[in-house]
Amino acid sequence: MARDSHTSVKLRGFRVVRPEKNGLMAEQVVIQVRDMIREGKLRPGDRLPPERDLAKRLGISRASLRHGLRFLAAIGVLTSRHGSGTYIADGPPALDSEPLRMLAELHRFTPDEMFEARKLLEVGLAGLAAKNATDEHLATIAEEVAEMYATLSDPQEYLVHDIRFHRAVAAASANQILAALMNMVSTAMYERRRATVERATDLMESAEFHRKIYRLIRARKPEEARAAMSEHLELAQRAFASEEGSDTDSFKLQSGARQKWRQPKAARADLKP
Amino acid sequence: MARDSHTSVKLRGFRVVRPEKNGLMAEQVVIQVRDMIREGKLRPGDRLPPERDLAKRLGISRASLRHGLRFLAAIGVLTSRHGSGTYIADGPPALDSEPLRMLAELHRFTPDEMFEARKLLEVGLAGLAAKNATDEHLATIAEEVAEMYATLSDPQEYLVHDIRFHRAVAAASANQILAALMNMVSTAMYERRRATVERATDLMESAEFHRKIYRLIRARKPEEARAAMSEHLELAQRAFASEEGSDTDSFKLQSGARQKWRQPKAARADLKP
DNA sequence: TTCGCGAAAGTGGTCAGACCACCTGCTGAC
DNA sequence: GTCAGCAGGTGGTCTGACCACTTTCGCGAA
Repeated sequence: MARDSHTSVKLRGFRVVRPEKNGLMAEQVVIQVRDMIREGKLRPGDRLPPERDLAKRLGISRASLRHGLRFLAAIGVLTSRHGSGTYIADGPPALDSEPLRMLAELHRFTPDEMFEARKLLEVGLAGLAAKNATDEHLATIAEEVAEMYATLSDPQEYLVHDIRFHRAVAAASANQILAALMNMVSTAMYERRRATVERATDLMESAEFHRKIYRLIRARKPEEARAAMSEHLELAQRAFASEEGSDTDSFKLQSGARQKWRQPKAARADLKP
Repeated sequence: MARDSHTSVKLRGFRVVRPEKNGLMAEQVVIQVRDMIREGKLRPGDRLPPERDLAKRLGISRASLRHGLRFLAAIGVLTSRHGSGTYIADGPPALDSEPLRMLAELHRFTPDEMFEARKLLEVGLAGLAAKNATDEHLATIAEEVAEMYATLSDPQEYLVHDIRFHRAVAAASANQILAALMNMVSTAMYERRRATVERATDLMESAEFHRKIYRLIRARKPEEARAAMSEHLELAQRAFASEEGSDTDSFKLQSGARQKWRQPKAARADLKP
């Protein structure tokens, strides 16, 4: 029993939905789960009771229960594993990038807007990282810089470490919210960058810039780190724009993102440490 | 027929899901809808075909179709109206704040982190607004400033215009992504602010600050607008912290947010222009 | 004719029970 | 002791029915 690191949650704690009309059934599920999270009864990594039990306990049909669970899964609070169970999401706080990606398609966001958003977030994060980074954070960042130099001849692999570098800086900022926001924006742009990095020619210059940013963070110079990050991203934006211009319609390039939705964790495994 | 501003989408365009195993059925729905959005066949405000028709057209059960639609509804791409139909979300681009709120509960984000995130976004937005605001945007911002002065004696009402002011500044920045991100963070904090504003004592000072920010934006002085916004938010943060400290456990205060999830549009109507 | 109201059709929400697909852990053969 | 195979548990899908709400339209009254 003690070997169970993922203890299943006791049914105790879920109450039957009021007989009165309380709105949509699915909403009740969301509220119950949210309250249990709020009260600390559910924690990251915990497994929920089986759907059949939970539905009976709440006094609703399994379909409605699943409706609620689906909502929670969609916003990233829990994940369902076929044949295994339903679990509260664990790992570092993260916002799914799918909503942003959808929004971008629906409202035709321009790459310039995306870069501007990223710049604002990353510049701020670099400044915070210079103030708050721990030795461990610095080590992680340095490691990614080294990996970038080591993969100069493999653009795809280089991009992976590029992204990990920025993710490490975000983590070092000690602000989980901003880190989650930055990752959301960054991930939403990943597919496009993946397509253009193939033709990039100045990876060495890029690596040098990352190294410079790292050194400024390590030296605890927030303002200079911010400036360097800003300069770096403006350079990247210009490079992206010139590459992007070569094919007028790059929609097709994004179709590879399909599989991402189903298994976001697995599909992005190559970005994980 | 021409009177139909919300034309229903023709069934043409949806193809039957491949008989081969293509992953989860619900995923197929998401892909189909996403592709149609990408190709411009579905636009904001459009109504989707009835679930029964769509399910038959895609060759899947209604239950599975609904799972897919729920996902899209959860991330804010669609809204279902009981008895009426399913519609593509319209209005300005917006990200649902529920995911962030959940994440905050799950990982125990501190109010300081939230304020820091908000500060970074808002300061940047103020700078952009000073560069890009149109006359119409400026008029909207000025209007909210006036409303703030007019509601100094009603904290709840004041807060509504406070939020609208910041929302207007975000809109004036001409960056929809950043505006959406800021709104997400801001909305996620709304409940808490709503509880503390009641005891606020310095609304006049707050209003003066907003007016100052407006004037700097109007005068096209990005750096000074940024500085003013920064100062304003630091002041607000300190005020919040001192108010918050008076009750050790403010969780209960947030329970009023429940209804918000079901009808986000309606529940937040008081924040709409 | 015009207005208002009620019935009917249309549409999303819920339910029930069954079966399928996948994962896990146990068991028994080697 | 190792490992293949089986059995149970769990999420995924299907079916068809009924409920609740919205919209529309035709009928009757003013």
